[in-house]
Amino acid sequence: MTMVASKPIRTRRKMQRVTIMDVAARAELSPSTVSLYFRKPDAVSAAASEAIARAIDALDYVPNLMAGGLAAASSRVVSIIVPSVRNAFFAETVAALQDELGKQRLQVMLSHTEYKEHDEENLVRTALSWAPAAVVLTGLSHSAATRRLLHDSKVPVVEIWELGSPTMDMAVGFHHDQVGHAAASHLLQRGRKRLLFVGARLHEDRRAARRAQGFVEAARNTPGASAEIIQNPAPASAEVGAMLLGEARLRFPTVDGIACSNDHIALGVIFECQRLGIAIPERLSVVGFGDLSFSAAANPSLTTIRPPGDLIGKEAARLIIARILHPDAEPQQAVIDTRFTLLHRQSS
Amino acid sequence: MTMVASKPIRTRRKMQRVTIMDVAARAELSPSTVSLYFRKPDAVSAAASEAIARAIDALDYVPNLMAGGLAAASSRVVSIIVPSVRNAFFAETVAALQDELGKQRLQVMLSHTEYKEHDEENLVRTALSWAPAAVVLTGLSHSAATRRLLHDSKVPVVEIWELGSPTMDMAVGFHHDQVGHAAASHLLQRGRKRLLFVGARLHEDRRAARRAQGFVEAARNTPGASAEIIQNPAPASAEVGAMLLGEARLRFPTVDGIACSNDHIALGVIFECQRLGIAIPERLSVVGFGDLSFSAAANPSLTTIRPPGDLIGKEAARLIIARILHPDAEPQQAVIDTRFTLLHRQSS
DNA sequence: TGGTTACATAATAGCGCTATTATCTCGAGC
DNA sequence: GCTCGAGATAATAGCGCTATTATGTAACCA
Repeated sequence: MTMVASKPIRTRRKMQRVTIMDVAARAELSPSTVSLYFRKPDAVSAAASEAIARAIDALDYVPNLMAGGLAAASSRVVSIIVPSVRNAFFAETVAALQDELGKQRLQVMLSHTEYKEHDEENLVRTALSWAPAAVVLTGLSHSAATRRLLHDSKVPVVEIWELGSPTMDMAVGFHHDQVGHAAASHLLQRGRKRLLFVGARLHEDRRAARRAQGFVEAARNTPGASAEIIQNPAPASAEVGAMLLGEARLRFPTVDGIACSNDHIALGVIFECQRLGIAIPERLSVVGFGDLSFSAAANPSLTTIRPPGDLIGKEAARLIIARILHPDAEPQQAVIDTRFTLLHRQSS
Repeated sequence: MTMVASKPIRTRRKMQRVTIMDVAARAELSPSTVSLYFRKPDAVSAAASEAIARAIDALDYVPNLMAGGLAAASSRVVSIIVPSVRNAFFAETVAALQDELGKQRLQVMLSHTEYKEHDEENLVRTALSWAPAAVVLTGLSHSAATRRLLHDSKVPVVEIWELGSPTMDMAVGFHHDQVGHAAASHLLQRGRKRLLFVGARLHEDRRAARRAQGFVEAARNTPGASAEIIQNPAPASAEVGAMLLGEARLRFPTVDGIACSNDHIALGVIFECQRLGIAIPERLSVVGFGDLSFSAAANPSLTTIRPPGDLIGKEAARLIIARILHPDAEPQQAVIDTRFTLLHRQSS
């Protein structure tokens, strides 16, 4: 007597309602052809295409990109790591990236460092778990472990919003010390001698700190000019700007030219000057950074330096897309200097 | 003579450097145990845990979440669809969502509708391709196809930034007509009678349009009061606000109370009044919407209505996390009214 | 006519992981 | 001493798709 081995009954795993096999069956074609229809539509005959399209429509098929990504060992995800989209600068860049990448059916995955650099490694590790088509990082300061992870993964990397010496792969941005230099030069050119950089959160915002540094250096190289820095650890806001102006009047009463770490600060400075009756630009020239939405409309309108947040996003997207379309092309180190623009308005 | 069937040699697909099997081998355990280590750490003995942790570290193992998601038929991705993060309101909510979800190791996937409602369906379709843990949509107006897709997928859905009648699943936000009503009531209470709503892009921004509607209705219900609407199809900005004030003076010269569709517009109105010598609030009261970063510091400081963008994000995240942690709990329709706050400042 | 292409479609074998079931170990309880 | 069960670990069978190879068919040339 023989025992008939009964096949163990396994309760099925939860699964997708409609799969590529269902579409294939309905279109009376093989799953391979349906897959090809998605990946290389031109390789499928018109008749087959139509049948597949009809089947997809009838069944309301939604492809499973995780299955696809697993099989293809790559996904159409671009992981973007920024300090925070609460910051209008990065929001603009993320929006531009999103818009451009979306046209190529690339998905954006978003993470925040909240200016905590040491978290970045974990964020990168998680990002890599999705076998992304590219990773976008903000700035150039990254831990050795982060660099190694990214290097080993061979994923295209774009560093944005800062240009400088050590670039991992591709970079799009501008030199922040040049921004500081430009602000100082402008003020000096307007006849200002006692300069001051007013900043928020310089200890965490390395890029703002570099602007301050460039500002001071430019003033130092000019005979008869001087430059100081005052700052506040709080996030940038008009309130902080107003407060810092008060502090500046006490500590540096002769100041006649101010550059701010960004336009929120500058707006606060302007408002406070209005309240105190300090004439801008007659007695004090003010230069901001950011060209935020209110800057042109302020009274007096705000001289500021416009960082091309939108362009940075667009160019980063362009580099990513180019790399994806031609993965075999020699991996030339692309560094794009987007520059910035000083907008001379009434406040200086 | 027999032919020995030679196994066809297939070039291997590109693959991951280190897999869970490598970790298991190094830790001298089975892949199952390593998997368990990630999913239910408590079920693994201390000794095994340590061995696995060591192996992961030594090999620099990065899990493949696509493989995991495929096997588990669900991913730790939350798909967020907003008009644009260029808009500070949504940026704030996205940031809050990101922060809260990140704590639970949930990834944010971001998409923009750019206020084009008909695109939403495609975005939702793509979102569902990732078997997301939840989907977040902005507003309550969605196509029938979008609703069906989401309903069939059984994915938790949160609609944010608007409250009203037809909710798909969960909703977090406030009633925009109540915002308009509150602005009108405030102005009437301040003795204003000839009211005006100044808006940008009302044809696309349904929520702003509802605020305008609530504003006008509140005025109509008050004897002796009147309310009009003027608008501009361009996106909201201080420039547009300044322009619209000019238009308002020509068309409605007796206006004494203005509510704006947002603070950018209101700031433009204030600036233009400064230039024209119109005293605020003596001759004209101005109410904004948004409480943007500059509003409190403006001169005069801007009376405005603060939408709790941050709270919306936090509450939405809370609902999502609760649903994920207790998937079996009866799917109670959660609607959270976050309300809004009128901040009375100098401009009214 | 045969052979060579080019094109279109199909069969095959995983991608790396998880959920389920099965097995093993060890101490408690009789 | 033996069974039993709890706890820990392992074996198994896919998840849904893509990349590769194989096959079929029509078009073309000598």
